[in-house]
Amino acid sequence: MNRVDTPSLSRESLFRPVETKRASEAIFEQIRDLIARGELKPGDRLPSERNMIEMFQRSRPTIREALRMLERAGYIRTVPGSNGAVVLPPNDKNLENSLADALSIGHISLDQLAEYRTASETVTAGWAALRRTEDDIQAMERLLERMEGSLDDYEQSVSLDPDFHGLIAQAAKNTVSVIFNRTFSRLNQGYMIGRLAKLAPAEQLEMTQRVHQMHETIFNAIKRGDAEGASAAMRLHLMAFREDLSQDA
Amino acid sequence: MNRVDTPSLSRESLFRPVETKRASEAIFEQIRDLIARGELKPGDRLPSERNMIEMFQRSRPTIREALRMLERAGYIRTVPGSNGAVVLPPNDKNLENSLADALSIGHISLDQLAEYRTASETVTAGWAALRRTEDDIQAMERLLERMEGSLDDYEQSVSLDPDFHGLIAQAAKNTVSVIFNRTFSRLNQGYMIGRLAKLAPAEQLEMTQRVHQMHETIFNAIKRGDAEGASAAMRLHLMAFREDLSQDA
DNA sequence: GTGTTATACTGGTCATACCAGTTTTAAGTG
DNA sequence: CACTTAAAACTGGTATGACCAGTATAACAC
Repeated sequence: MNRVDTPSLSRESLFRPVETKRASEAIFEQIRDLIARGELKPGDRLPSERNMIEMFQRSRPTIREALRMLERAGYIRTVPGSNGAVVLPPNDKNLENSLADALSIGHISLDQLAEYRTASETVTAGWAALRRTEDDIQAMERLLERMEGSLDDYEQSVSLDPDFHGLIAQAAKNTVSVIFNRTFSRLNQGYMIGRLAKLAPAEQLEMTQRVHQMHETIFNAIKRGDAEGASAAMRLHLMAFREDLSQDA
Repeated sequence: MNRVDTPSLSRESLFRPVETKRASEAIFEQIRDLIARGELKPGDRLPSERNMIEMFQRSRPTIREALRMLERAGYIRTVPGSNGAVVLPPNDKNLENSLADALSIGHISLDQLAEYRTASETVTAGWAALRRTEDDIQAMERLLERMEGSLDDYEQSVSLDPDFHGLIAQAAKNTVSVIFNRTFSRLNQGYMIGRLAKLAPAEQLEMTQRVHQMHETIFNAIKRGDAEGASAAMRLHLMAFREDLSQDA
Protein backbone atom coordinates (compact mmCIF):
# COMPACT_ATOMS: atom_id res chain seq x y z
CA MET A 1 0.00 0.00 0.00
CA ASN A 2 2.73 2.45 -0.85
CA ARG A 3 0.75 4.75 -3.01
CA VAL A 4 3.23 7.32 -1.90
CA ASP A 5 6.11 5.62 -3.61
CA THR A 6 4.82 5.46 -7.10
CA PRO A 7 5.81 8.60 -8.97
CA SER A 8 2.73 7.54 -10.32
CA LEU A 9 -0.10 7.95 -12.50
CA SER A 10 -3.00 9.84 -11.50
CA ARG A 11 -5.86 7.82 -10.26
CA GLU A 12 -5.07 9.70 -7.12
CA SER A 13 -7.19 12.63 -8.12
CA LEU A 14 -10.29 10.60 -8.71
CA PHE A 15 -10.46 9.51 -5.13
CA ARG A 16 -10.19 12.11 -2.51
CA PRO A 17 -8.27 11.32 0.64
CA VAL A 18 -10.39 9.47 3.08
CA GLU A 19 -11.96 11.50 5.81
CA THR A 20 -9.48 12.40 8.47
CA LYS A 21 -9.72 10.32 11.54
CA ARG A 22 -7.62 12.18 14.02
CA ALA A 23 -9.39 14.82 16.04
CA SER A 24 -6.32 17.05 16.08
CA GLU A 25 -6.32 17.03 12.29
CA ALA A 26 -9.93 18.10 12.19
CA ILE A 27 -9.25 20.95 14.59
CA PHE A 28 -6.25 21.97 12.54
CA GLU A 29 -8.35 22.12 9.41
CA GLN A 30 -11.12 24.01 11.07
CA ILE A 31 -8.83 26.75 12.30
CA ARG A 32 -6.80 26.81 9.11
CA ASP A 33 -9.93 27.37 7.08
CA LEU A 34 -11.03 30.15 9.36
CA ILE A 35 -7.75 31.88 8.71
CA ALA A 36 -7.82 31.20 4.99
CA ARG A 37 -11.35 32.51 4.71
CA GLY A 38 -10.33 35.62 6.58
CA GLU A 39 -12.62 35.10 9.52
CA LEU A 40 -9.54 35.08 11.65
CA LYS A 41 -7.26 37.89 10.65
CA PRO A 42 -3.57 38.43 11.34
CA GLY A 43 -3.11 39.73 14.84
CA ASP A 44 -6.23 38.06 16.13
CA ARG A 45 -5.79 35.73 19.05
CA LEU A 46 -7.06 32.21 19.36
CA PRO A 47 -8.82 31.34 22.62
CA SER A 48 -6.64 29.90 25.32
CA GLU A 49 -6.06 26.18 25.21
CA ARG A 50 -8.29 25.60 28.20
CA ASN A 51 -11.09 27.52 26.57
CA MET A 52 -10.75 25.52 23.40
CA ILE A 53 -11.26 22.39 25.44
CA GLU A 54 -14.85 23.43 25.86
CA MET A 55 -15.36 24.71 22.34
CA PHE A 56 -14.02 21.62 20.62
CA GLN A 57 -14.98 19.18 23.35
CA ARG A 58 -11.56 17.64 23.17
CA SER A 59 -8.76 17.24 25.64
CA ARG A 60 -5.85 19.59 25.92
CA PRO A 61 -3.22 17.28 24.44
CA THR A 62 -5.40 16.85 21.37
CA ILE A 63 -5.83 20.57 21.00
CA ARG A 64 -2.16 21.17 21.50
CA GLU A 65 -1.34 18.76 18.71
CA ALA A 66 -3.49 20.83 16.41
CA LEU A 67 -1.75 23.99 17.58
CA ARG A 68 1.66 22.50 16.86
CA MET A 69 0.52 21.70 13.34
CA LEU A 70 -0.82 25.19 12.80
CA GLU A 71 2.38 26.63 14.13
CA ARG A 72 4.51 24.43 11.92
CA ALA A 73 2.46 25.47 8.92
CA GLY A 74 3.18 29.10 9.74
CA TYR A 75 -0.35 30.16 10.59
CA ILE A 76 0.07 31.01 14.23
CA ARG A 77 2.61 31.69 16.88
CA THR A 78 2.37 30.76 20.52
CA VAL A 79 4.13 32.62 23.27
CA PRO A 80 4.09 31.18 26.77
CA GLY A 81 2.67 33.57 29.30
CA SER A 82 0.83 35.65 26.74
CA ASN A 83 -2.78 34.77 26.32
CA GLY A 84 -3.71 32.77 23.25
CA ALA A 85 -1.88 31.99 20.04
CA VAL A 86 -1.57 34.87 17.59
CA VAL A 87 -2.59 34.59 13.97
CA LEU A 88 0.40 35.53 11.86
CA PRO A 89 0.37 37.72 8.78
CA PRO A 90 0.81 35.89 5.49
CA ASN A 91 4.43 35.11 5.44
CA ASP A 92 6.75 33.35 3.08
CA LYS A 93 9.00 32.08 5.77
CA ASN A 94 7.21 28.77 6.02
CA LEU A 95 7.00 28.39 2.30
CA GLU A 96 10.67 29.17 2.14
CA ASN A 97 11.35 26.57 4.78
CA SER A 98 9.48 23.80 3.09
CA LEU A 99 11.08 24.75 -0.17
CA ALA A 100 14.47 24.43 1.44
CA ASP A 101 13.40 21.16 3.03
CA ALA A 102 12.19 19.75 -0.26
CA LEU A 103 15.42 20.72 -1.92
CA SER A 104 17.70 19.44 0.80
CA ILE A 105 15.88 16.15 1.23
CA GLY A 106 15.25 15.59 -2.45
CA HIS A 107 18.89 14.76 -2.94
CA ILE A 108 19.29 17.56 -5.36
CA SER A 109 22.80 18.22 -6.52
CA LEU A 110 24.22 21.66 -6.15
CA ASP A 111 24.83 21.66 -9.86
CA GLN A 112 21.22 20.98 -10.74
CA LEU A 113 20.14 23.60 -8.30
CA ALA A 114 22.54 26.07 -9.87
CA GLU A 115 21.27 25.25 -13.31
CA TYR A 116 17.67 25.76 -12.39
CA ARG A 117 18.49 28.87 -10.47
CA THR A 118 20.27 30.34 -13.45
CA ALA A 119 17.23 29.84 -15.61
CA SER A 120 14.85 31.16 -12.98
CA GLU A 121 16.74 34.30 -12.17
CA THR A 122 17.57 35.05 -15.76
CA VAL A 123 13.91 35.31 -16.55
CA THR A 124 13.22 37.22 -13.37
CA ALA A 125 15.87 39.80 -14.14
CA GLY A 126 14.23 40.42 -17.47
CA TRP A 127 10.88 41.01 -15.82
CA ALA A 128 12.49 43.29 -13.31
CA ALA A 129 13.90 45.50 -16.04
CA LEU A 130 10.44 45.93 -17.47
CA ARG A 131 8.51 46.42 -14.25
CA ARG A 132 10.80 48.03 -11.70
CA THR A 133 9.44 51.12 -10.00
CA GLU A 134 11.37 54.07 -8.71
CA ASP A 135 11.18 52.54 -5.25
CA ASP A 136 12.67 49.31 -6.45
CA ILE A 137 15.58 51.14 -7.98
CA GLN A 138 16.22 53.11 -4.84
CA ALA A 139 16.08 50.06 -2.65
CA MET A 140 18.57 48.29 -4.86
CA GLU A 141 20.78 51.33 -4.93
CA ARG A 142 20.82 51.52 -1.16
CA LEU A 143 21.60 47.86 -0.83
CA LEU A 144 24.39 47.98 -3.38
CA GLU A 145 25.94 50.84 -1.47
CA ARG A 146 25.87 48.81 1.67
CA MET A 147 27.37 45.88 -0.12
CA GLU A 148 30.12 48.04 -1.53
CA GLY A 149 31.00 49.05 1.98
CA SER A 150 31.49 45.47 3.07
CA LEU A 151 33.54 44.07 0.25
CA ASP A 152 36.37 43.35 2.64
CA ASP A 153 34.14 41.24 4.85
CA TYR A 154 33.17 38.29 2.75
CA GLU A 155 30.77 36.83 5.28
CA GLN A 156 28.82 40.03 5.37
CA SER A 157 29.08 40.27 1.63
CA VAL A 158 27.66 36.82 1.10
CA SER A 159 24.94 37.34 3.64
CA LEU A 160 23.64 40.35 1.75
CA ASP A 161 23.45 38.46 -1.51
CA PRO A 162 20.02 36.91 -0.92
CA ASP A 163 18.62 40.36 -0.34
CA PHE A 164 19.96 41.60 -3.62
CA HIS A 165 18.44 38.73 -5.51
CA GLY A 166 15.27 39.13 -3.51
CA LEU A 167 15.00 42.79 -4.44
CA ILE A 168 15.33 41.97 -8.10
CA ALA A 169 12.54 39.46 -7.82
CA GLN A 170 10.48 42.01 -5.95
CA ALA A 171 11.01 44.45 -8.80
CA ALA A 172 9.87 41.70 -11.15
CA LYS A 173 6.53 41.79 -9.35
CA ASN A 174 6.27 38.07 -9.03
CA THR A 175 5.94 36.66 -5.56
CA VAL A 176 6.91 33.18 -6.62
CA SER A 177 10.17 34.54 -7.91
CA VAL A 178 10.74 36.45 -4.71
CA ILE A 179 10.39 33.38 -2.58
CA PHE A 180 12.20 30.99 -4.84
CA ASN A 181 15.11 33.20 -5.74
CA ARG A 182 15.74 34.23 -2.20
CA THR A 183 15.67 30.61 -1.16
CA PHE A 184 18.04 29.58 -3.91
CA SER A 185 20.43 32.26 -2.87
CA ARG A 186 20.24 31.28 0.75
CA LEU A 187 20.83 27.66 -0.01
CA ASN A 188 24.01 28.57 -1.79
CA GLN A 189 25.15 30.84 0.98
CA GLY A 190 26.65 28.04 3.00
CA TYR A 191 28.61 26.82 0.05
CA MET A 192 29.87 30.28 -0.81
CA ILE A 193 31.08 31.01 2.67
CA GLY A 194 32.90 27.72 2.84
CA ARG A 195 34.41 28.37 -0.54
CA LEU A 196 35.62 31.84 0.32
CA ALA A 197 36.98 30.79 3.67
CA LYS A 198 39.53 28.66 1.91
CA LEU A 199 40.97 31.58 -0.01
CA ALA A 200 43.65 34.02 0.96
CA PRO A 201 42.39 37.45 2.02
CA ALA A 202 43.58 39.03 -1.21
CA GLU A 203 41.71 36.46 -3.26
CA GLN A 204 38.63 36.90 -1.12
CA LEU A 205 38.61 40.59 -1.83
CA GLU A 206 39.17 39.99 -5.48
CA MET A 207 36.21 37.66 -5.60
CA THR A 208 33.77 39.84 -3.70
CA GLN A 209 34.77 42.70 -5.94
CA ARG A 210 34.18 40.68 -9.07
CA VAL A 211 30.78 39.65 -7.79
CA HIS A 212 29.95 43.21 -6.88
CA GLN A 213 30.86 44.32 -10.37
CA MET A 214 28.40 41.83 -11.78
CA HIS A 215 25.70 42.99 -9.41
CA GLU A 216 26.22 46.53 -10.61
CA THR A 217 26.04 45.47 -14.23
CA ILE A 218 22.76 43.70 -13.57
CA PHE A 219 21.41 46.64 -11.64
CA ASN A 220 22.30 49.13 -14.34
CA ALA A 221 20.55 47.11 -16.99
CA ILE A 222 17.45 46.87 -14.82
CA LYS A 223 17.60 50.56 -14.06
CA ARG A 224 17.67 51.55 -17.71
CA GLY A 225 14.90 49.08 -18.49
CA ASP A 226 17.07 46.84 -20.60
CA ALA A 227 15.44 43.46 -20.21
CA GLU A 228 17.76 41.54 -22.44
CA GLY A 229 20.78 43.15 -20.91
CA ALA A 230 19.57 42.34 -17.42
CA SER A 231 18.86 38.74 -18.34
CA ALA A 232 22.21 38.34 -20.01
CA ALA A 233 24.07 39.88 -17.10
CA MET A 234 22.25 37.70 -14.62
CA ARG A 235 22.92 34.60 -16.65
CA LEU A 236 26.59 35.47 -16.77
CA HIS A 237 26.63 36.06 -13.04
CA LEU A 238 25.06 32.75 -12.18
CA MET A 239 26.90 30.78 -14.79
CA ALA A 240 30.11 32.03 -13.28
CA PHE A 241 28.88 30.75 -9.96
CA ARG A 242 27.99 27.38 -11.40
CA GLU A 243 31.36 27.09 -13.05
CA ASP A 244 33.11 27.89 -9.83
CA LEU A 245 31.02 25.17 -8.28
CA SER A 246 32.06 22.53 -10.77
CA GLN A 247 35.72 23.44 -10.50
CA ASP A 248 35.57 23.25 -6.77
CA ALA A 249 34.22 19.72 -6.85
CA MET B 1 8.85 42.51 18.09
CA ASN B 2 7.37 41.61 14.76
CA ARG B 3 10.52 40.72 12.97
CA VAL B 4 8.23 38.55 10.98
CA ASP B 5 6.57 41.46 9.29
CA THR B 6 9.52 43.18 7.77
CA PRO B 7 10.12 41.91 4.25
CA SER B 8 13.34 42.81 5.48
CA LEU B 9 16.90 43.20 4.85
CA SER B 10 19.34 40.80 6.02
CA ARG B 11 20.29 41.37 9.54
CA GLU B 12 18.44 38.15 9.98
CA SER B 13 21.37 36.23 8.70
CA LEU B 14 23.73 37.71 11.25
CA PHE B 15 21.76 36.53 14.23
CA ARG B 16 20.64 32.99 14.41
CA PRO B 17 17.24 32.22 15.86
CA VAL B 18 17.36 31.94 19.58
CA GLU B 19 17.60 28.47 21.00
CA THR B 20 14.37 26.63 20.87
CA LYS B 21 12.52 26.43 24.10
CA ARG B 22 9.94 23.77 23.51
CA ALA B 23 11.05 20.20 23.93
CA SER B 24 8.76 19.06 21.12
CA GLU B 25 10.50 21.46 18.80
CA ALA B 26 13.89 20.07 19.70
CA ILE B 27 12.70 16.54 19.09
CA PHE B 28 11.24 17.60 15.78
CA GLU B 29 14.53 19.10 14.71
CA GLN B 30 16.52 16.13 15.84
CA ILE B 31 14.45 13.70 13.81
CA ARG B 32 14.19 16.02 10.85
CA ASP B 33 17.96 16.31 10.70
CA LEU B 34 18.35 12.57 10.89
CA ILE B 35 16.12 12.25 7.87
CA ALA B 36 17.77 15.09 6.00
CA ARG B 37 21.22 13.66 6.61
CA GLY B 38 20.04 10.31 5.37
CA GLU B 39 20.57 8.46 8.61
CA LEU B 40 16.91 7.67 8.54
CA LYS B 41 15.94 6.53 5.10
CA PRO B 42 12.54 6.35 3.46
CA GLY B 43 10.72 3.28 4.62
CA ASP B 44 12.51 3.18 7.95
CA ARG B 45 10.34 3.20 10.99
CA LEU B 46 10.66 5.43 13.98
CA PRO B 47 10.50 3.71 17.37
CA SER B 48 7.09 3.47 18.92
CA GLU B 49 5.96 6.46 20.94
CA ARG B 50 6.40 4.59 24.17
CA ASN B 51 9.94 3.68 23.27
CA MET B 52 10.76 7.25 22.38
CA ILE B 53 9.67 8.24 25.86
CA GLU B 54 12.79 6.52 27.15
CA MET B 55 15.09 7.71 24.40
CA PHE B 56 14.16 11.36 24.64
CA GLN B 57 13.29 11.31 28.32
CA ARG B 58 10.14 13.20 27.60
CA SER B 59 6.48 12.45 28.08
CA ARG B 60 4.23 11.02 25.43
CA PRO B 61 2.23 14.19 24.75
CA THR B 62 5.47 16.03 24.11
CA ILE B 63 6.69 13.37 21.73
CA ARG B 64 3.36 13.26 19.98
CA GLU B 65 3.51 17.00 19.38
CA ALA B 66 6.83 16.49 17.64
CA LEU B 67 5.34 13.69 15.56
CA ARG B 68 2.45 15.87 14.47
CA MET B 69 4.92 18.50 13.33
CA LEU B 70 6.97 15.97 11.40
CA GLU B 71 3.85 14.62 9.83
CA ARG B 72 2.61 18.03 8.85
CA ALA B 73 5.97 18.81 7.31
CA GLY B 74 5.68 15.70 5.20
CA TYR B 75 8.53 13.73 6.70
CA ILE B 76 6.64 10.84 8.21
CA ARG B 77 3.34 9.10 8.23
CA THR B 78 1.66 7.46 11.18
CA VAL B 79 -0.80 4.64 10.89
CA PRO B 80 -2.65 3.54 14.00
CA GLY B 81 -2.14 -0.08 14.79
CA SER B 82 0.98 -0.41 12.74
CA ASN B 83 4.18 -0.14 14.68
CA GLY B 84 6.04 3.14 14.46
CA ALA B 85 5.80 6.10 12.13
CA VAL B 86 7.20 5.51 8.67
CA VAL B 87 9.74 7.83 7.07
CA LEU B 88 8.35 8.95 3.75
CA PRO B 89 10.29 9.07 0.52
CA PRO B 90 11.41 12.49 -0.64
CA ASN B 91 8.19 13.90 -1.66
CA ASP B 92 6.99 17.24 -2.80
CA LYS B 93 3.79 16.95 -0.83
CA ASN B 94 4.91 19.42 1.77
CA LEU B 95 6.08 21.89 -0.84
CA GLU B 96 2.80 21.44 -2.59
CA ASN B 97 0.95 22.05 0.63
CA SER B 98 2.76 25.23 1.47
CA LEU B 99 2.36 26.55 -2.02
CA ALA B 100 -1.30 25.73 -1.84
CA ASP B 101 -1.52 27.46 1.52
CA ALA B 102 0.19 30.56 0.14
CA LEU B 103 -2.27 30.53 -2.71
CA SER B 104 -5.30 30.15 -0.50
CA ILE B 105 -4.28 32.95 1.78
CA GLY B 106 -3.92 35.13 -1.24
CA HIS B 107 -0.31 35.81 -0.81
CA ILE B 108 0.37 34.45 -4.25
CA SER B 109 -2.04 35.00 -7.08
CA LEU B 110 -2.90 32.33 -9.56
CA ASP B 111 -1.75 34.65 -12.29
CA GLN B 112 1.70 35.10 -10.81
CA LEU B 113 1.98 31.41 -10.33
CA ALA B 114 1.00 30.85 -13.95
CA GLU B 115 3.54 33.38 -15.10
CA TYR B 116 6.36 31.79 -13.19
CA ARG B 117 5.28 28.36 -14.26
CA THR B 118 5.33 29.38 -17.89
CA ALA B 119 8.90 30.56 -17.58
CA SER B 120 9.99 27.52 -15.64
CA GLU B 121 8.49 24.93 -17.93
CA THR B 122 9.55 26.73 -21.08
CA VAL B 123 13.15 26.37 -20.05
CA THR B 124 12.61 22.82 -18.89
CA ALA B 125 11.11 21.78 -22.20
CA GLY B 126 14.18 23.07 -23.96
CA TRP B 127 16.45 21.03 -21.73
CA ALA B 128 14.29 17.99 -22.28
CA ALA B 129 14.72 18.24 -26.02
CA LEU B 130 18.46 18.18 -25.60
CA ARG B 131 18.73 15.50 -22.96
CA ARG B 132 15.86 13.07 -23.36
CA THR B 133 16.81 9.42 -23.54
CA GLU B 134 15.05 6.71 -25.45
CA ASP B 135 13.34 5.69 -22.23
CA ASP B 136 12.02 9.19 -21.70
CA ILE B 137 10.54 9.23 -25.15
CA GLN B 138 8.88 5.90 -24.67
CA ALA B 139 7.43 6.85 -21.34
CA MET B 140 5.99 10.00 -22.82
CA GLU B 141 4.65 8.10 -25.78
CA ARG B 142 2.89 5.63 -23.53
CA LEU B 143 1.40 8.37 -21.43
CA LEU B 144 0.19 10.33 -24.43
CA GLU B 145 -1.51 7.24 -25.72
CA ARG B 146 -3.30 6.82 -22.45
CA MET B 147 -4.28 10.44 -22.46
CA GLU B 148 -5.63 10.15 -25.97
CA GLY B 149 -7.83 7.35 -24.79
CA SER B 150 -9.43 9.51 -22.14
CA LEU B 151 -10.14 12.68 -24.02
CA ASP B 152 -13.82 12.25 -23.40
CA ASP B 153 -13.30 12.08 -19.66
CA TYR B 154 -12.03 15.49 -18.69
CA GLU B 155 -11.39 14.60 -15.07
CA GLN B 156 -9.18 11.76 -16.08
CA SER B 157 -7.60 13.94 -18.71
CA VAL B 158 -6.75 16.68 -16.26
CA SER B 159 -5.50 14.23 -13.70
CA LEU B 160 -2.94 12.88 -16.14
CA ASP B 161 -1.58 16.31 -16.92
CA PRO B 162 0.85 16.53 -13.97
CA ASP B 163 2.39 13.28 -15.07
CA PHE B 164 3.00 14.59 -18.53
CA HIS B 165 4.68 17.70 -17.25
CA GLY B 166 6.58 15.61 -14.75
CA LEU B 167 7.90 13.34 -17.47
CA ILE B 168 9.18 16.30 -19.41
CA ALA B 169 11.00 17.56 -16.37
CA GLN B 170 12.38 14.11 -15.84
CA ALA B 171 13.67 14.08 -19.40
CA ALA B 172 15.27 17.45 -18.70
CA LYS B 173 17.38 15.72 -16.07
CA ASN B 174 16.86 18.39 -13.50
CA THR B 175 15.33 17.32 -10.21
CA VAL B 176 14.34 20.84 -9.25
CA SER B 177 12.29 21.03 -12.39
CA VAL B 178 10.70 17.70 -11.65
CA ILE B 179 9.53 18.80 -8.24
CA PHE B 180 8.40 22.25 -9.26
CA ASN B 181 6.71 21.43 -12.49
CA ARG B 182 4.75 18.58 -11.09
CA THR B 183 3.73 20.73 -8.18
CA PHE B 184 2.66 23.59 -10.39
CA SER B 185 0.63 21.29 -12.52
CA ARG B 186 -1.06 19.72 -9.53
CA LEU B 187 -1.95 23.06 -8.09
CA ASN B 188 -3.70 24.04 -11.25
CA GLN B 189 -5.56 20.77 -11.44
CA GLY B 190 -8.27 21.90 -9.10
CA TYR B 191 -8.79 25.04 -11.07
CA MET B 192 -8.92 23.19 -14.37
CA ILE B 193 -11.45 20.67 -13.20
CA GLY B 194 -13.70 23.40 -11.88
CA ARG B 195 -13.30 25.28 -15.12
CA LEU B 196 -14.16 22.34 -17.31
CA ALA B 197 -17.07 21.28 -15.18
CA LYS B 198 -18.84 24.47 -16.16
CA LEU B 199 -18.67 23.70 -19.86
CA ALA B 200 -21.02 21.72 -22.02
CA PRO B 201 -19.82 18.22 -22.90
CA ALA B 202 -19.05 19.23 -26.46
CA GLU B 203 -16.92 22.12 -25.28
CA GLN B 204 -15.20 19.92 -22.79
CA LEU B 205 -14.20 17.54 -25.51
CA GLU B 206 -13.06 20.38 -27.71
CA MET B 207 -10.85 21.69 -24.95
CA THR B 208 -9.25 18.42 -23.97
CA GLN B 209 -8.57 17.80 -27.63
CA ARG B 210 -6.93 21.18 -28.07
CA VAL B 211 -4.78 20.58 -25.03
CA HIS B 212 -3.85 17.16 -26.29
CA GLN B 213 -2.79 18.62 -29.59
CA MET B 214 -0.46 20.97 -27.77
CA HIS B 215 0.97 18.13 -25.76
CA GLU B 216 1.71 16.26 -28.94
CA THR B 217 3.38 19.27 -30.49
CA ILE B 218 5.59 19.64 -27.45
CA PHE B 219 6.38 15.97 -27.42
CA ASN B 220 7.30 15.87 -31.08
CA ALA B 221 9.69 18.76 -30.69
CA ILE B 222 11.33 17.05 -27.75
CA LYS B 223 11.50 13.78 -29.61
CA ARG B 224 13.31 15.30 -32.57
CA GLY B 225 15.66 17.19 -30.26
CA ASP B 226 14.34 20.59 -31.21
CA ALA B 227 14.95 22.65 -28.11
CA GLU B 228 13.64 25.91 -29.43
CA GLY B 229 10.58 24.26 -30.83
CA ALA B 230 9.88 22.51 -27.57
CA SER B 231 10.30 25.72 -25.60
CA ALA B 232 8.07 27.64 -27.95
CA ALA B 233 5.39 25.00 -27.92
CA MET B 234 5.44 24.80 -24.14
CA ARG B 235 5.25 28.53 -23.80
CA LEU B 236 2.27 28.60 -26.11
CA HIS B 237 0.61 25.85 -24.13
CA LEU B 238 1.01 27.57 -20.81
CA MET B 239 0.26 31.03 -22.08
CA ALA B 240 -3.03 29.70 -23.35
CA PHE B 241 -3.71 28.40 -19.89
CA ARG B 242 -2.83 31.70 -18.30
CA GLU B 243 -5.05 33.55 -20.70
CA ASP B 244 -7.91 31.26 -19.98
CA LEU B 245 -7.30 31.99 -16.34
CA SER B 246 -7.49 35.74 -16.74
CA GLN B 247 -10.64 35.52 -18.83
CA ASP B 248 -12.29 33.34 -16.30
CA ALA B 249 -11.65 35.81 -13.52
C1' DG C 1 1.56 -27.82 6.86
C1' DT C 2 -2.70 -24.43 7.70
C1' DG C 3 -6.16 -21.94 10.45
C1' DT C 4 -7.46 -19.82 14.71
C1' DT C 5 -7.25 -17.52 18.77
C1' DA C 6 -4.85 -15.08 22.72
C1' DT C 7 -1.83 -11.85 24.04
C1' DA C 8 1.04 -8.08 23.79
C1' DC C 9 1.72 -4.26 21.53
C1' DT C 10 0.40 0.33 18.85
C1' DG C 11 -1.53 4.79 18.12
C1' DG C 12 -5.55 8.06 19.61
C1' DT C 13 -7.55 10.12 23.39
C1' DC C 14 -8.69 11.71 27.99
C1' DA C 15 -8.36 13.59 32.85
C1' DT C 16 -5.60 15.51 36.14
C1' DA C 17 -1.80 17.54 37.99
C1' DC C 18 2.32 20.60 38.54
C1' DC C 19 5.56 24.32 37.20
C1' DA C 20 7.21 28.79 35.66
C1' DG C 21 6.10 32.47 33.84
C1' DT C 22 2.70 36.62 32.67
C1' DT C 23 -1.31 39.32 33.24
C1' DT C 24 -4.78 41.06 35.94
C1' DT C 25 -6.67 42.37 40.11
C1' DA C 26 -6.68 44.02 44.55
C1' DA C 27 -4.46 45.80 48.32
C1' DG C 28 -1.76 48.93 50.31
C1' DT C 29 0.74 53.35 50.30
C1' DG C 30 1.78 58.12 49.59
C1' DC D 1 -6.89 60.49 44.11
C1' DA D 2 -2.84 58.57 41.72
C1' DC D 3 0.96 55.29 42.24
C1' DT D 4 3.26 51.42 43.69
C1' DT D 5 3.24 46.77 45.10
C1' DA D 6 1.84 42.31 46.18
C1' DA D 7 -1.32 38.60 45.68
C1' DA D 8 -4.44 35.98 42.83
C1' DA D 9 -5.86 34.20 38.45
C1' DC D 10 -4.59 33.26 34.55
C1' DT D 11 -1.28 31.18 30.48
C1' DG D 12 1.47 27.76 28.02
C1' DG D 13 4.82 23.60 28.73
C1' DT D 14 5.16 19.24 30.60
C1' DA D 15 4.37 14.79 33.11
C1' DT D 16 1.42 10.66 34.72
C1' DG D 17 -1.42 7.16 34.14
C1' DA D 18 -5.30 5.33 32.23
C1' DC D 19 -8.56 3.49 28.64
C1' DC D 20 -10.00 2.07 23.90
C1' DA D 21 -9.92 0.10 19.30
C1' DG D 22 -7.28 -1.60 16.38
C1' DT D 23 -2.91 -4.58 14.51
C1' DA D 24 0.95 -7.90 14.73
C1' DT D 25 2.70 -11.91 16.50
C1' DA D 26 3.25 -16.05 18.60
C1' DA D 27 1.10 -20.01 20.63
C1' DC D 28 -2.04 -23.32 19.88
C1' DA D 29 -5.09 -26.58 17.69
C1' DC D 30 -6.12 -29.17 13.79
